[in-house]
Amino acid sequence: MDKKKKKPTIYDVAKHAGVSITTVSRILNAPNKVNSGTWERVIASIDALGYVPKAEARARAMQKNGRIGVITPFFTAPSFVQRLRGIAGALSPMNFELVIYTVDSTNHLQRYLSTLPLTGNLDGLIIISLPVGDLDASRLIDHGLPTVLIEYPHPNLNCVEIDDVQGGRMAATYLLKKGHRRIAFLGDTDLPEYSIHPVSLRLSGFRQVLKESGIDLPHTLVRLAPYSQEQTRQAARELLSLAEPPTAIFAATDFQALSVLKAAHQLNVRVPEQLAVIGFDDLDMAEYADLTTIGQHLDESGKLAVEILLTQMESSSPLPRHVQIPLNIIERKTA
Amino acid sequence: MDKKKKKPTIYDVAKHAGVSITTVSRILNAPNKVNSGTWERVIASIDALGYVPKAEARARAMQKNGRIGVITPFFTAPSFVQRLRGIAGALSPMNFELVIYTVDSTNHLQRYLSTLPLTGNLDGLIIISLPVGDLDASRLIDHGLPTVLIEYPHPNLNCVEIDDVQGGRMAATYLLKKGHRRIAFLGDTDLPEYSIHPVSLRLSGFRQVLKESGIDLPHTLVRLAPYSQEQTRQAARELLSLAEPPTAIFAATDFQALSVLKAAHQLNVRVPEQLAVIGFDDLDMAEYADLTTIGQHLDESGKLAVEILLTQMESSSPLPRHVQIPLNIIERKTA
DNA sequence: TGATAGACTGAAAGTGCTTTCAGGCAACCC
DNA sequence: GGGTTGCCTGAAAGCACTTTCAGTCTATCA
Repeated sequence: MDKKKKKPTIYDVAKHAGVSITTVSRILNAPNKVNSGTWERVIASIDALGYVPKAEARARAMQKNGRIGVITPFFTAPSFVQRLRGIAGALSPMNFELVIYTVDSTNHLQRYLSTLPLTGNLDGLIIISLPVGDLDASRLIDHGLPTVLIEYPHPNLNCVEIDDVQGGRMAATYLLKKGHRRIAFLGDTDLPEYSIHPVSLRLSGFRQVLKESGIDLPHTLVRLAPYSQEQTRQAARELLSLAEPPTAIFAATDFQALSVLKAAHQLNVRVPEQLAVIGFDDLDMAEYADLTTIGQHLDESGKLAVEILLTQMESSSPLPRHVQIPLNIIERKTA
Repeated sequence: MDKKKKKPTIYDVAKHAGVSITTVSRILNAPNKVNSGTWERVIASIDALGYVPKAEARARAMQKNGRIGVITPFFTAPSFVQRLRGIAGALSPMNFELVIYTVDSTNHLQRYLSTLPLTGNLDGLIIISLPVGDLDASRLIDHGLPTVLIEYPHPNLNCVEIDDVQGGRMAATYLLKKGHRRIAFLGDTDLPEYSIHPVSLRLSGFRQVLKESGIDLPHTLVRLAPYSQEQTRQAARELLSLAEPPTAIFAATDFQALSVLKAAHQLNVRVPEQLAVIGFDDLDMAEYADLTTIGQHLDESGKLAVEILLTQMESSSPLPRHVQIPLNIIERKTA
């Protein structure tokens, strides 16, 4: 099939056919300018070597088969993966290539946002759980790259939004209804601070409802721990070791709720009898752990993002769509 | 937003920002190598001029596309995701684009395998848990697309292999040592049958050891259920409802082990006292569930695949590397 | 027969970008 | 205070092609 190990270049073809690269180039671009004898000889060489002009391959990849990009925080957190799954599922039958860009620092994100719209030749972009600034937003718009954000909204871009405040309210209402009065909150701190953190919103909704019911949420019952199992567990242990430990904990994410469960288990605190635990996300794992949680339809939100994106790619209507995905409380056995 | 009618080039940007084209190029490709003051100035110029790097020129100068593809079964199964995570992690610092192709039927896979190597827009390919035939293998080789397989090996391609037989042996040995004599196996049936299924290998290793110890593994204690929670649970329930139920179950994957745990819980069977459960994979979730399991370093195997791929992309040595990843038994609380 | 238009062709000069290499500069180390 | 290290930076040399331009050759015409 081919004689050389390396991909042949136009030079190889030229040498093989005994002509100059000019001629080879012309055959590809202006075949009528070269006489048919030469043409045949060169074409034969092209076939023999399996030559594929690189630029063309690139161009073909760029415009023909659609490519849509996804920028996501490096997928440590299962919630990102579940959304990604929704995206992949929706994209797969559409014959789109899915290009993943993982981000582990704000810097990294900046770089993608400043170069991708220009260089990447993407047909569309989905950004999961990362805040984009005004400058980036207008760059995306100026360059006409259809974009959908998930979770962190921006006024000028399409968004799939989560009503975190409402989620916090739901959790509080639920726990209150179950008779809890001494309730703690456990969230994470990891994400960038220059933007409104979903966890803060969940906390504020949570706090609102408690306040409306005349219940205090003292500092001691609010913990923020980095998004790691061990540190979350430590925070949970601290809460449970208080002189007056809470009877319920609202964890800002299921990932953390699971760590709370673990800590409770270690300390022989029975769930839900002695401690109610409620999470947020409804990860796959939540079901295994019988975790009561606020579901946010992670897969669905990915799918929805794709739909919005596809719509915009076709019509390129200028006004951004903002869609709230509904939250629902999923009652299982931990609260 | 832009001043000239002509498309600006890297030279224009350089002049506008008062730096060399080298620096501009570096900003796009290796931003960490230029200090932030310069970075800001150049980015500002890029925005001011509306500069768009030409992808084609870029690919030309780089002699590569900077894209590596991953073909994976549609990621329902957490084990694929975890490997993918390893891949993404290893690729991210290397400045490669990660293109995901999800596959949900053999047909689909065939299509990718026959077109991907030809178009030449991929620099490398990783195939997760999918069997590739001889014809496809030689196409990949002929077209010089470096490829690494994970899990399903092929003699002529690089592979990251899992010693499933050994894994089965380990599980059996462990349970035997714990004193179990009536042991069941629960596996899944979903994957393509025209190739050796890892689950069968795990079963055969498992069976070997039992036989070596003179223990029978009757038909009734071997169940294969489709890879779904409900059906696995059903199978587990059946096992536990036998007149003489097993005292231990080896589940071919953690995903299924978790379902077994669930079923046991529903039937008020205490684990590990009345029933020992051991899984295979060591998913993230396994730790939460305190599941004893055979760990196969999923993240690591992804990372390893990338390393092998990168090595081959550089040296393009013709002889395929086959690497076994070590298995280890992770003793937790279910067995 | 000699002039000449026209058809082909290749050397070499771009093209827009990346990368190597070496120099400049500042901080650090006895 | 000289030597070492390490970070930034730009000049210049590629890269895989395309295009220009100056030929060479042949067929044609008076």
